[in-house]
Formats: sequence, C-alpha cells, structure tokens
Amino acid sequence: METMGNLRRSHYCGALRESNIDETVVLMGWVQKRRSLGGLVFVDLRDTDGICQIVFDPDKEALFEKATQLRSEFVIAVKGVVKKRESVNTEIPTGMIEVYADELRILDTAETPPIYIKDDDQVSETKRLQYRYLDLRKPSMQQRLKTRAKIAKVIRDFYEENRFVEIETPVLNKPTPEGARDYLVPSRVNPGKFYALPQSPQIMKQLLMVSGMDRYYQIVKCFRDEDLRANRQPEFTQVDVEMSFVDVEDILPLHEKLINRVFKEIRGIEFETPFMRMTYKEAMDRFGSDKPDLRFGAEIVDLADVFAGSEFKVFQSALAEGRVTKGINAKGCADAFSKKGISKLEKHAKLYGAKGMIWVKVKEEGVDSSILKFLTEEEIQSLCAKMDAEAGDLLLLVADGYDTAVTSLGQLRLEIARKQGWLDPDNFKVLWITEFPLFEYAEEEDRYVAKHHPFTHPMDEDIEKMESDPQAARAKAYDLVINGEEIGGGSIRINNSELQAKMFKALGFTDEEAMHQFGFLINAFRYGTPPHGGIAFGLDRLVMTLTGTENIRDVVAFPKTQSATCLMTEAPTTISQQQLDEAHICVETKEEE
RNA sequence: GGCCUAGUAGUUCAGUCGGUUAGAAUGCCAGCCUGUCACGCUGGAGGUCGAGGGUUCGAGUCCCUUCUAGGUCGCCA
Repeated sequence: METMGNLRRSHYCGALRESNIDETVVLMGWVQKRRSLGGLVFVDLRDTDGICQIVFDPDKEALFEKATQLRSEFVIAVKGVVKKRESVNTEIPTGMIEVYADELRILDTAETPPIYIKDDDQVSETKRLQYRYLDLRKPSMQQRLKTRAKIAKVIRDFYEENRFVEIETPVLNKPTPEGARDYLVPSRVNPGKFYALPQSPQIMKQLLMVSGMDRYYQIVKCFRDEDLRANRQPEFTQVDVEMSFVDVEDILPLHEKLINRVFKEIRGIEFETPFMRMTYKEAMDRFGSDKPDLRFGAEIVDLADVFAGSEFKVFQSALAEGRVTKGINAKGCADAFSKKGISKLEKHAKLYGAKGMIWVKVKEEGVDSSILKFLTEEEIQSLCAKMDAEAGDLLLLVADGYDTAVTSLGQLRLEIARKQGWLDPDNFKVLWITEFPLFEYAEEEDRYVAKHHPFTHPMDEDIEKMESDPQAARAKAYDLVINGEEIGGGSIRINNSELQAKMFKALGFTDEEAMHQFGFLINAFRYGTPPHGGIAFGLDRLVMTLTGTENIRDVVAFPKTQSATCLMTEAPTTISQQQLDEAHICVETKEEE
C-alpha cells in the first residue's frame, strides 16, 4: 500500500480545460472506469468535481504494469501532464484534454462495489440505502447535497442582512401531547422522566420574542414520530423564523424577497411580486386542496344549477341531503382514458372517500357518458356551457359531501395531470394560501383542535366567532405553496393573555391543563409580549423543488426507510440491559402466542 | 391499523398452462487487443428463486402465514 508521500492535489478532476495544456498536474480520486486496450490503458478518474481521462503509455513499463492492476473504485494519486486529446469526448466538460501519467500511487484498493456508481443506474432503493456511502459518490447525489448547502447559505445571508439573529434552541424539551407524536429521550438523572425532541422550536422562538431578541431565525432539525411519506422523514430540517412588531403584511412580502433570492441564485428565476394569494376557502372551492398545483387548469366547477331539476337519483338525493355536485374538465382527454383507464380514475377518487364518479366524454358526434340515459339534451348543453367543454374533453363529476367532493376531484385533477405529463418540473407556480380556519373538528376526540397550533392569532374580525361560531373563525395563518407542495407556513401569534386564555378554552383545556402544559409560556406572556409572528420553511422540500426531485431521500445524506429505520447502521436497535437500567427503562416484550 | 406494488446471479430483469440441468443483459475473473470513452473479441465463474408451511408424482410458478422495501389512506397541532 502506498501513501500520498509528498504528492498534493493541484487540481480537481472536473476543473481541467484546454487552458491547462502542458501543465503538470496532480489529481486524486476514485477509478470510475479502466479501459485496457492491451498496449494502452485509459482510466476515468473521478472526484467530487467531475471526471478526467488519464492515459498510461506502455513506454513507461513499470507504470504501465501498475495501471493494469487498477480496478473500479481504487483510490489513486496521479501526476502527469495535461495534453490535448487525439479524439475528443464531447459528452464531458474535460473531454478536450487528458492527463499523460508520469506517476501513479495506489492509495487504497477496493472490492467490487455492490451497486453501480453512476447516475443512470437502476439500483433498488434498498441497496442504495444499505450502501449509502457508495450511493453518495454519484455525481447527482453530490450535486444535490451541494445545492442544499448553497440554499442554506443564501438563506443565512438573507436573514443576516435583515437583522435576524440565529439562535440555537434546545433539543431536549418538555413533551407536548398536542400535535405530532414526540420522540422521547429518558433522563438518567431523573428516573422515570423524559425529554421530547422538538417537533418544531415553536414555543422557544415565541419566548425569544418575549425576551426582546426582535428577530430570530434558525436552520434546525425537527423530529416527528409519525408515518413516513415520499416527502416526509422522521427528522427533517426547518428554516425557522420569528419576528416582533409585525402583522401578516410584514412577514409575507419579506419572505417573497427570500424566495426570490433563493430561486434567483439556484435556478436563475424570479417570481413577480407580490405573489398570488388565495384564501383557504377559494383554494378548496377551486382546487380541492390547501396546496393547489397551479401549473395546469381543470379547476373544480359547481354544477348545482345544471342538475337542479335532474331525474337522476344521485343528483336528486344530493340536492335533498345538502350535498354538492361538482366536476372538473380534463381538456382533450376524451380519448386518453379507455374504459379501464376511467375505472382506474374512479378507483382513485374512491381512495379519497367518493362513493362514485360520473364521466362524460364530449365528442364531435355528441356526448357519451356513464349516465347518458339520465341526461336531458338541455342538461348536456348547460353542463358543457358551464364547464367550458368542447369536443375532445373528458368531464368527471362527483356528487357527495362538500369535503369529499372537492378533495376527490382535486385528487383526480392531480392524477390526470400526472398521467398526461402536465407537470413540468421546470415550471414553477408559487402562491400564498391565507385565512386558514382557526379550528378543525377532531372526531375521535369530539372537540375542536387548532388547525395550525394553539398560539395562532385569529383574524381580528373573527375573534367573536371563537365562541359563537368556531367552525367559521379564520386565523392569521398562511402557507407558501409551490407546484402543489407546501413549502412553508406560519402565523401571527397571540400576544395577549386574555385572548390566549380564550383560545385554550375554545380548545377544551381547563385552566389547570393549560397551566400544566404551557404554564411557562402563559407566565412569560404576563410580563409584556410584543405582537409577533413567524414562519417556517421545510428546507428538504425547498431543496426537492429546486433540484426537481420527488423524493426527500434524494436530498438527505443519510435518510431513513419508510419504517423509520436506517439500513446502513441498522438503527434503531435494542440496547443492553445495563443501558436500560441506567435510563431506568423497563422494556415489555410481547409474549409469543 | 387499511389498501396497492415489488422481492429470482454482485446489479437490473425475463421466466408462458405447475414439468428436462432456472435464462438474458450488465458487472466480475482470465486471455487477446496502441486511441478507447457503454471500447471490442474469446472463454469462465457466479443462484437458500426473501423466509416458513401447505397442495402435488413434481412448485420460481398454486394456496396460507410471515419478513423486507416502495407508494398511499389514516396520521403529520
């Protein structure tokens, strides 16, 4: 085995160009590929910056012999002279030149890697996660991690310029029964007691406003012990922000500047300001979602008028029972979905609670429909007019409760867009969703819970409704949505003890319960609290959007599987009895039945 | 907790109605090859068909159970 000795890297592999011709360089990296032509050996050398071709000439006998021993992923140092290539490779940036080796040191050998180390691999997620350190050698993975770091830097610079102070908040916290499940940490010195890892630094950042820190930000890990999704990991990174003496109109414009700065730096894109705003209600009405994807149309249309006098039972009973009839127009899709395709769409709608789905195909020769025999000519005319339908369009209708109808139609809209390739990853549509409901009814608990969190300020004109009509009370809460993904969200907080007490009461907390859970915050608020509010962005999702990937694992160096395990380290694991004893934990093992 | 998909060579996959010794590509190993860059040519090695049980003369294939990975609903204040 050889060492670097006095050799030191002079250039990164990917950096060499024709301007370096005749220079003597030292490169270090991994053997991507060795091509031996018998009398000539080529090596593609890879480092974090790119790939460069090395040539070994048989005239230098010992060197040549050594080069033939090279295998994939050997780590080597090469000293040589940059020369213009006899035959260029236009596929790579360094394709005009190559390095004629004078010296080769094998710094480490390597076993044959269990997965391919190239971007167009087809290796399963399981293998990639098991050998993550090899997977991360791929240029695309390195690029995404670098982009992630750059995004974080742009964000830090922005907040520093705007008088924000980055402050670290505790990782070991008081557990909160509200909200997501906590990850718990036992305290050795306090037998039987537990910390919780932060779901978000929410309360701490509000206390920093009470402290007079004025403007806080932090790029911080948060933890939620909930089931995973393509865009959800149990630990994730939040860009967490809080500001004093502000209202909604101060926070949104400032963060439009931030988003524009990030998109400009990373993608060269700037959005028109102010960003589009849409109320929660409008988003639900038009898109059946509080995170609408505006890259395509097919908006939800209310069809109550059209079928007011319908003979069709489903529409009749819908009308009678206070349900709604709504539809979307999938432009030009009449021929895109066969009987089977439409049946799949209906199945998709049913996933979201719809009891059924009606389809209408508009064609030159007339309409075809699953309920054709129930439709009068007048209704067809009226339907087509209302939905702006022309020949070639596919109309999908759902008659159901409001929530089910708009949600299932909103999901159908997305499913069709996916199938039809309407979702251009390089087309960005950004908007704010505002005026979220303050409360949400939790059926299993039979009470109202905070839609955002219990410190969210109601809209000034809706304060009365907290008691009189909780369902209708709106909050000073907002989400930033890009291409159907919730990128961030926040709210103005309550800064008045009386209003906070009213809020806890509306949520069904007794004074004792409120004091027990949030006493320190309630106490803090007694000593002068500025009006304040904030926002938090999901850094992982922002990076996903900017790098055009749909899976959060692509932007996290060492992610967890869907069952929240790490295939590489095999965390979590059982621990020794000694560790359990020290933590004062007794583990119950289920007996085999 | 529910639903859907997948699990066969190091890797990615094919494997028909249950029937001979489970195939391909790629990777790997060896030999040949002086301008390759998906190098080429020749040859070779490589399999607990995720695991367990069942049906059958016979199971990669059918049935049951289970594990793992992915997607999703619930969940994610």
